[in-house]
Amino acid sequence: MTIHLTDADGSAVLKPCVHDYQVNCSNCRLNSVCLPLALEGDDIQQLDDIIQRSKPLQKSQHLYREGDHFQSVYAVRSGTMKAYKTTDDGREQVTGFFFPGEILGMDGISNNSHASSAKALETAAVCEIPFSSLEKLSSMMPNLQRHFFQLMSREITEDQQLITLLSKNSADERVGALMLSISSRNARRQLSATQFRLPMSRVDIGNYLGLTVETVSRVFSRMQKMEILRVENKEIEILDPSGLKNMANLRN
Amino acid sequence: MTIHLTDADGSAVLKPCVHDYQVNCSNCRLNSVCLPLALEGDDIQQLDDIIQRSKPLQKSQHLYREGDHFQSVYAVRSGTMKAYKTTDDGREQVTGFFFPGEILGMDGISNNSHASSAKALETAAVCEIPFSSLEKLSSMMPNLQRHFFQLMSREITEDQQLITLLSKNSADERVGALMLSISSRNARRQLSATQFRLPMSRVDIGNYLGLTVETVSRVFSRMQKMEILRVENKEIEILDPSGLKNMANLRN
DNA sequence: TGTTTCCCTTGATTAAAATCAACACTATTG
DNA sequence: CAATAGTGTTGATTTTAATCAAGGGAAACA
Repeated sequence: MTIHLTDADGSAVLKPCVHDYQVNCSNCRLNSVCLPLALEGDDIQQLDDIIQRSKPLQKSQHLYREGDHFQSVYAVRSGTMKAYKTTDDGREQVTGFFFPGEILGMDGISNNSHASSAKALETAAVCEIPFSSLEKLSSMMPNLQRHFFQLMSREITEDQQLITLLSKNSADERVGALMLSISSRNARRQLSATQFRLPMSRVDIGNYLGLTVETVSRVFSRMQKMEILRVENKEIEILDPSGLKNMANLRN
Repeated sequence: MTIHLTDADGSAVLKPCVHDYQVNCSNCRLNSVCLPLALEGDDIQQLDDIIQRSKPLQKSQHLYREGDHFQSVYAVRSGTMKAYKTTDDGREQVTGFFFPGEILGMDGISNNSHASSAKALETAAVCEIPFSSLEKLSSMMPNLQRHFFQLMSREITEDQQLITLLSKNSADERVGALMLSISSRNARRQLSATQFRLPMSRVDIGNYLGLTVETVSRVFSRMQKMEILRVENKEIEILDPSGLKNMANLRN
């Protein structure tokens, strides 16, 4: 899919749509932050061959649900996904937000069944990576095997980071840490580290950080008053990055 | 190392010491719950060949420290290990307890440096599995590769379980869930599911569950009064398993 | 384009666990 | 064996965030 646009100066240009599902790993602008990161040349092509791209998910559409048979892991190409579990008493625990270039679904490997559900927070496109193919390819490409081990290990350390946050930090610190995390993940993709639109609701933020909506809202108000953030609905501007790091209780 | 014992009836017997470091995977009584689980015959031998066994760790001795160069993952053979991180402001976050047959150190893969520290809670023996050898072996043995992916994935789902516990559950529920977890891990190793000695202190429990020592102590007192547990220092007896599951807010 | 639903904010009150404090018990060590 | 550091328990008070309550605003949709 390509769409015809007219440039500012009126000339016709051809741009790939952000949700384009005909791209391949070699020309994907995320290949420096995504799975191909560890590979080069022909190896990328081989990885590309096992990857399936389908039409974009609409907002709130599920990619998979808790308990579904596990078959693939997924790389986010555009949009944002959230992963969550539903507790026995019906409440929702958000276990992660996934931005372009990030991999989700790895929690399904252990039991051959997804341990969490994944839904799109906005229109999103994903690359599906069938796990059995990935396993075979990993056996043949040491770099890929290594990289995938590293990706899973990264997920472990990030979860442990969240555990520490939930266990030891105040509401202010939790929200601050999330804002900084989103900021740095934006920077990784060459987007602004100081201005962005939150793809998730306050409820989602609360369910991720172990806080109620009301508390999240109050923290934003407080940070706004302190001139650390400018908050306008989902638009966030970080006015005082070092003050924010301070508030998040992270070394500056 | 083998030690000579006299049996109850007075006859001399030969038993391997629990901290014995001359055992190999084939005759290790943990091989049905540990890494070799996925392997058979000659493959176990090959795994065995890369594993290094060294002399037991004494109580409170470190296996590795946060920031150490990552080289190996470890399987607990006897005793109990705890993994923990130190927060910027010097507090300790326990990220896991590891019983015999369980693997620790996988959080070091992502950065080639350990993301947490590991120390022995009591005299403990571990098997060291050099990661580069494990990688090579994994490339050649699909079952091993698969099993290791599954182990990492299991660590992810367990961390997410803890995230949910910290985020959504009360002090009673958290302590209850930990008691049930220890109980079922004991059962897996053919030990009593209802009577055991806690290898960790109340402080460790608090640091794992995001609670203070005082709160942990009060929860134990409460459960004792309700005749759900019998608590005598570190000795625990589960008197009412279904009441405990109830208290932990898990389906019964 | 109106209307309904969801989302967000703010205020008042309550509940749960942290903190502060004191003391008993255990285990370690000189 | 006494001294002491560490570990665990219990009580009183404080703090933080949850809960309850209400209303405003955005956005989805019919």
